[in-house]
Amino acid sequence: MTLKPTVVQVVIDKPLAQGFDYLWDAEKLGKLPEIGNVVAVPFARSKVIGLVIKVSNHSDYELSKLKSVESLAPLPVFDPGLLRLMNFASQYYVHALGETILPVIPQMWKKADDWKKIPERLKLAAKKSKKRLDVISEGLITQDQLNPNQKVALNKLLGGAEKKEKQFRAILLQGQTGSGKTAVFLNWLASILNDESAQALLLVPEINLTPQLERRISAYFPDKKMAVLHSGVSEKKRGIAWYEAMTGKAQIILGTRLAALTPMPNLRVIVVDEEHDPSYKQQDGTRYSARDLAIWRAHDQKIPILLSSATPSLETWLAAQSGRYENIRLDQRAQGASLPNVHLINTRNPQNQFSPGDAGAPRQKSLITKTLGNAITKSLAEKKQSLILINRRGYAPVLSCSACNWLSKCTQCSTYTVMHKAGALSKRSVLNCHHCGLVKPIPQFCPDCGNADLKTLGHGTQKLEDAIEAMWPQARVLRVDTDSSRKSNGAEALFAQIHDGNVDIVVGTQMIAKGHDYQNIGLVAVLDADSRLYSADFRAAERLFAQLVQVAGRAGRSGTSGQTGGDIYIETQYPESPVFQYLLRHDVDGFLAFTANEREEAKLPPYSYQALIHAEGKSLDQAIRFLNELKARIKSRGMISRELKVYDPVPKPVMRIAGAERAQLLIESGNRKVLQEALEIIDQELRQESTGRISKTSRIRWLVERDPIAI
DNA sequence: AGCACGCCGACT
DNA sequence: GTCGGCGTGCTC
Repeated sequence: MTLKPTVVQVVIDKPLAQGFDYLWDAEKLGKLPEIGNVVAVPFARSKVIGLVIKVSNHSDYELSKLKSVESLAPLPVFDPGLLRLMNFASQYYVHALGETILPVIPQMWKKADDWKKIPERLKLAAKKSKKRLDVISEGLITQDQLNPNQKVALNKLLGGAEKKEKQFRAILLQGQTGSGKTAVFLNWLASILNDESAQALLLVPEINLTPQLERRISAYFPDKKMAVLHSGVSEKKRGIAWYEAMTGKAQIILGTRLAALTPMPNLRVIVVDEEHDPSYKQQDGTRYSARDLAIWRAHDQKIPILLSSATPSLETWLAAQSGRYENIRLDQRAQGASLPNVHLINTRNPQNQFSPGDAGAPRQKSLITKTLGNAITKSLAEKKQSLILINRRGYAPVLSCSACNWLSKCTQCSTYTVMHKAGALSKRSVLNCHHCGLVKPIPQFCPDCGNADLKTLGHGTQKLEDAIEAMWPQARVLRVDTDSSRKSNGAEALFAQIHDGNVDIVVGTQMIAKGHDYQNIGLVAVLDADSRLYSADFRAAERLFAQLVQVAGRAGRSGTSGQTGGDIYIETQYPESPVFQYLLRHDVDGFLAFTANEREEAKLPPYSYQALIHAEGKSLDQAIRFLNELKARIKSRGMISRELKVYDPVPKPVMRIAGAERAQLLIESGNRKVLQEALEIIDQELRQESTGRISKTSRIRWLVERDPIAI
C-alpha cells in the first residue's frame, strides 16, 4: 500500500480568490488534518495564518512545488456551521473566502510563535476568572414577576419550541422602549440554556450597550459562563472569550456585529437586539450585515432567532407582516409609565422664538427656542433631568472670516474642519476634520486676507453646552459625546453620573439615546432633526424616525409616582412632515406602512436589491471614467435589462477623503439572483485587470458592496 | 495585499 | 555610468 501525501487547501487573509495547497506532515504536526484547522504556512517570503478548507491527497499544483504546513494552532476546528456561513458570506458579499474568515480570529491567536505558550496562559486566565466574583448584577425579573403582556409574549416564544425537532424560527419582538423586551427574551433564553451544552448568541449594536446587558445577564444566569466579544475588550480577554465560545465552554456569547461570526459549536439560539440599528452593517473589509448573517446562520442551523426592536427595519417588519416571521408585540410599558408627549416646535413660527427683550433670552443666538427654553425651565423646577440632543460634536462645524469668503476647509477632504474647544482632542482649541482626523491649530488671522475677526458658524455640542450654562447658570450641565467620554473613563462613567442624579441637563449626540434606562428624565429635546431628514439618502426618514422613537423612549421611564410619560420636543421647520406626524401619534406601524408604500412605488429596497461599486483614485475624473468604462462593459455584455439597472457613476456624498477622490456606481435589480450573477461577473472582470483591488491600468481602488445602507 | 523583478530618466 | 521610478506578475 503506497501512502499518498496528505494535501490541505488553505485560505489566507488576502484578496485572492483561490486557496493554496500545502503538504501536511502528520508526524510533525501531531495530528491528522481536519477542515477548520487554523494553521501557520509559509507564503511567498513570509509566514501567514490560514484556515484549512479542504483535505485530500492530491493537488492540481505540482506536488514537488508544494510547501508544508508549519504549525497547527492549539484550537478546536471552526465548526461546520460557521464554515457554511463564511462560504455564503464570501459569495454574497463578493469577497475572497480567506479575507472573510481570517479577520474573525482575534489577534492573540494570530501569532504562531506564541501558540506554544498558550496552554499556560489559558490556565492563568482560568485561575483569575475563578477569583473574579465582583460581577455586579441588576435587573432580574423572574418569570413570575413579568407583567401580563410579557407573560403572553414569553408563552408565545416558549410555545413555538414545543415542536421538539430542530427548526428555524424568526421572530420579531416588537415593543416600545420600556415595554420589557429584554426581560422577555432573557426568560426565554433561560429555558433553552437549561441544556448545559447549549450556546446562545446575543448581538447588540454598540459597545456602549454591552455593560448594561452584561449586568442583567449575570443576574439571570449567575452560574453560566459568558463570553463578551467586542472591539472594546482587551486583545487578551477577547482572545480568551473567543476560545471559550469556540470550545463550547461559554454558554452565552454577548457582543457587537463581529460576534455574529464567532465559531460556536453548540449554537442553539440567536437574539439580535435593536435589530434595525445601522451599526450592524460593517463599513469596511467584507461589508456584511451582522443581522442578515445571523438570520442566515439561524436558518442554516435550524435554530430560532429573535429580532427585537421598538422600530423594526422595514425589511424585518414586512417579513413579520407577511407571516414569514412570527410577530410578537409588547405594547405596554412594563413599569406602568405612559408614552411621552410629543411636541413639535415650528421654528418658523415667531411665537416660538425669543424676542430681544424677553426675560431669560440668551445673549448669543442659540438653537434653543423660547418654547423649549420655557419647558427646560419648568423641568428644572420640577427637579427632572433634561436631555438635549444635537448630532454634531465639537464647538462649531465651520470657522469663517468675517471680511472675506474664507471657510475652514480641510486640505485633504472635501469637508470643513470642525472647531473644537480645548478638551479631549488637545489642550488648546483646534480645528479637526471628522473624516480624515486631521488636527491643526486655529489660525490667529484669516489665511486669505489677514483679518483677525474669525467667526464660528453653526452649533456643536460644546457650543450648546456653553449656551445652556449661560441660560441656566444654576443647573448642573453634562456633555456626552465621543470627545467627553474619551476624556472621562468612557461613556459608562458619564452615564453613571446621569443615573446618580448628579446632573440636571445633559447635552449630547445620539450616543445618549441608545439603550440606557434613566429613571428621572422629564424632557428630551432634538435640535437638529431637519438636517437629518432632507439628505440624499432614501433611508434618511426611516433612520430619523427610529432615532426619534428611541430618544422619546428615554423620557419618563420612571413610573414610580404614576406620572405622565415625560415630554419630547422637536425643533423643526417642517412639522407637517410624515416622520413627525406619525411620531406625534406614536404610530410606528403607520409610519412603516407609509414608508413601505413609498418604497414599493419607487421600487426601492426592500422591493429591489442594490449594490454599489466604489471607486477611488487621485482624481474624481479618473474614478468616474473607471466606472463609466465598467458600465459600458456591463452594457456590451448585454447584462443591462429590465431585470438589471445600472445607474450612472456619481461622486460620493463626501467626494474627497484624505486626498482620495471617490465615486460610486449603483446597480439595482428586482431579482436577487440576477444581481448576484452580475456582481460575480463584475468582480471577476475587475479582478482580472487588478492587483488586489487596484486596477492596473488606471490605479483605481475599487470595492463591491452588497446591500449598502447609505447611498 | 505585499513584494521582487524589470526596464527607462536625473544624479553622486 | 548608477539609483530609483512604478508597471507587471506571482505567491501553494
